[in-house]
Amino acid sequence: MPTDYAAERRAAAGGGDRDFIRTIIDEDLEMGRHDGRVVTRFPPEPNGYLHIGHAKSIVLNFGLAEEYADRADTTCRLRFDDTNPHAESEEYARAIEEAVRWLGYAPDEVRHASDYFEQFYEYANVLIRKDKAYVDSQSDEEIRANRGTVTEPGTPSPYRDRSVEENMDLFERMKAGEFADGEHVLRAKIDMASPHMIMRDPLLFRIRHAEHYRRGDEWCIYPMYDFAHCLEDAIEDVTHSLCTLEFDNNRRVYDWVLDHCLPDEEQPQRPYQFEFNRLNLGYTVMSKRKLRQLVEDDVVSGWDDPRLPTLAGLRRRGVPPSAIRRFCRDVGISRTQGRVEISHFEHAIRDDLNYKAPRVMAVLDPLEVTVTNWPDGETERLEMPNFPPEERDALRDELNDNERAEKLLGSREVPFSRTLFIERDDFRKDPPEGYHRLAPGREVRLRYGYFFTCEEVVTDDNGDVTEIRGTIDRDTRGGEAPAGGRSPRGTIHWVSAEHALPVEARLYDRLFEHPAPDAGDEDFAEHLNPDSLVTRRGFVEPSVASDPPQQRYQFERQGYFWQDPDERRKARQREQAKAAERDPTAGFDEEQQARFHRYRRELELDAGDAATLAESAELASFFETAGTSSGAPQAAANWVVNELLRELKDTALADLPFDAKDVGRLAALDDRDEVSSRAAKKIFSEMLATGADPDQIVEKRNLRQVSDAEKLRPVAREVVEAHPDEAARYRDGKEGLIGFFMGQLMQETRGKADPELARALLREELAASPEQETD
RNA sequence: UGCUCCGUAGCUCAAUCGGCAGAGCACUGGUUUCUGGUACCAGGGGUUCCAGGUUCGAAUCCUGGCGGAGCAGCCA
Repeated sequence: MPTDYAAERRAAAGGGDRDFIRTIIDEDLEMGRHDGRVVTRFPPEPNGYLHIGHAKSIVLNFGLAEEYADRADTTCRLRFDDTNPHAESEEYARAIEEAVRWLGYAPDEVRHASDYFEQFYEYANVLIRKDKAYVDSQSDEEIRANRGTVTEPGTPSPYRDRSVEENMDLFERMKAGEFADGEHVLRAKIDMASPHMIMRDPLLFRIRHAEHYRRGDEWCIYPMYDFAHCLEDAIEDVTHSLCTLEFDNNRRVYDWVLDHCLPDEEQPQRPYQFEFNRLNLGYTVMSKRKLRQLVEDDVVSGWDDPRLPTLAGLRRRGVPPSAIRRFCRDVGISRTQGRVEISHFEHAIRDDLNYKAPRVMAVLDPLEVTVTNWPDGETERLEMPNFPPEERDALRDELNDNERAEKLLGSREVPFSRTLFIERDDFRKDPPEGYHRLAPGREVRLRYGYFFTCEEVVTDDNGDVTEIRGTIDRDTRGGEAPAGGRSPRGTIHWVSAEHALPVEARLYDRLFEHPAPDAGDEDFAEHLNPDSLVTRRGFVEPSVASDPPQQRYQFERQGYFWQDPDERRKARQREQAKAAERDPTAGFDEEQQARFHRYRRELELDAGDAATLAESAELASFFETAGTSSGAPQAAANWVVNELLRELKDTALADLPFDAKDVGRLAALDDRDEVSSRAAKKIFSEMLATGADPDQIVEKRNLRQVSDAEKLRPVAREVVEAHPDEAARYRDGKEGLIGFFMGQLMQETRGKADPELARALLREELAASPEQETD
């Protein structure tokens, strides 16, 4: 066993047009190491938001699994490194997984380090039995003081020579919760005089009486990174454990722990750690702390501010995931740390959008133009291609006969009329040398419109231009040069004043003026770019009104734009707030008020639901009977409000073929998950038709929910195999198709399947490659 | 100052056993173009951090120095 295997492999991995990690993997495959497997993982701690730097790691790890799939048995997992109960949360975990999927990667599996706590405990006992670990009872100050400094060795703990038996006993009692936080820790017994600070008896376990977001209060001892991470990799059969350069020193502990925890027969298959350079982008900051400061100081609007390098921010800015993937592959990996110019990233984004975003005309700083030889009130619709010819050709290859192609390759109609807006900057009273746009007496091409000549300039008292007047040449319709062949040098964009849609355009620029805002110490905020967000009010051609909200555009000659999804979210929230402001109990008498407040207080019902139920005495008593008989008033309320009420539009409560107790029984079935919600709706409609008892319907129709993975898996597989085209598109990233498969599966099981389980099984079946399925 | 890692074009990286220092991006110029965009072509740009050594020959190996980064959390 070489003392530093990874360093030796690195040194040997010279040459080729590939980076050092790919070179090492190539060689491992050639040598038949790891049985031809390449297993990687992306291991974030769910304690914050992901940024472009994480994207580099994601693209590397998941990219390797994709790249080597034809030569090796590849796996890449998403693993949450959730070993510290402080600061970790389900919310972060969800956001991280969503970001990974948004980036275009479907993890082969999602795992949690917190599921391995039992195994970490066992491995710790292995170390204790080998006298390679001990319980230290020094205070944290003492431990720090005795660790020594970079120049002086540390001094061994007085507890270092406790017997194996005493250590076993103490450690077990640590786990049992007999001690307070900080009273004891478990440490590896390595070398207090090691020149590597990290090897001076690193801590393995600490006591933390804290609520873990997944394990609750099951555990009160938690493993440290250096102990847990390598074991997580080993448990998951990771072959190449990739991390950033700052973990270089930690590799010594990584190897030490695995050397001493794993039995001899597992040693040949054990994972090794390799470090690569993290991404540093110019003109921005990347550390969690600095990003948080920007958010908390309201310098930006939130974690998803489009100027931030967070994945959430880039997503909101409209950056396609493909551009991020391309960029991450472009910068590559090495072991030399440096700073990537932001222009590199910006280029990758423009390059991607160039052939994805249809062209559209928008004027962001409007100047009025009157076409004096165009009749007032006349509107002409001019046809314009959505893409210039070169991009159309590129698109044709990209899209083939895809339905989107029609729209993207096609054209649209844009209205032309007597009054137009052009960009204020596209006109100069006194044009400088080399300026070939509009000026007094000059002719320009109105893109895809007509040639226009400026004949008159209207100014206000300050001498500012308020209007341009002039004429168009009817022979240049569509912007085509007439037979004579004259062609103006300038082409400018325009919109018809009467038809254009008003827009607020936000022009985002880099957040900082300094190429390395975080290079100095604390005052990175001093380098903020005051013009990082400029808002303009202008007009866009009306064709965009019918587009889907996620459509990206290139505003001709200006840049790329899309609808800010946050605006749509805010609009929804405003609607909801308005609805909430309306007092649902307006006009209620005392009796109704009393019922309303009782439902709110005792049953914690939603205000709207409570008001609906409380309003009518008849409905209220029906609901209360149903609620009491079901033992699940919440569920009963949902049924009465959402389903029953619809029926009551044309049937009186008294005319229903069933009574409140039946509804209560149905709510109970639903609430206890004995039937799926889909099946429950079926039962309800049968109750409406026949008045039959819900429990009898369940028995007769055999509607009990199927929550057995063994029974559901074959159905899931069948559904996937029966639709290979959809499955292929799903694997290509069209994850929305999961809904299609759910529909198919529900039809197969007549709505009986436990939806959560079914979805999980479908994802697994879909993730399996077609080759594996035929095996 | 101890240990670890890293210094090649403005930036990111190549350079096969030690054998003519290259590519992409950026920049400049040209061509095409109904976007001053895109695309295509060409060009400029190098003390391979420095000094010594080994060698016929060093970016590569050795020694010393300089510079940058990381490590002394019961964070990851």
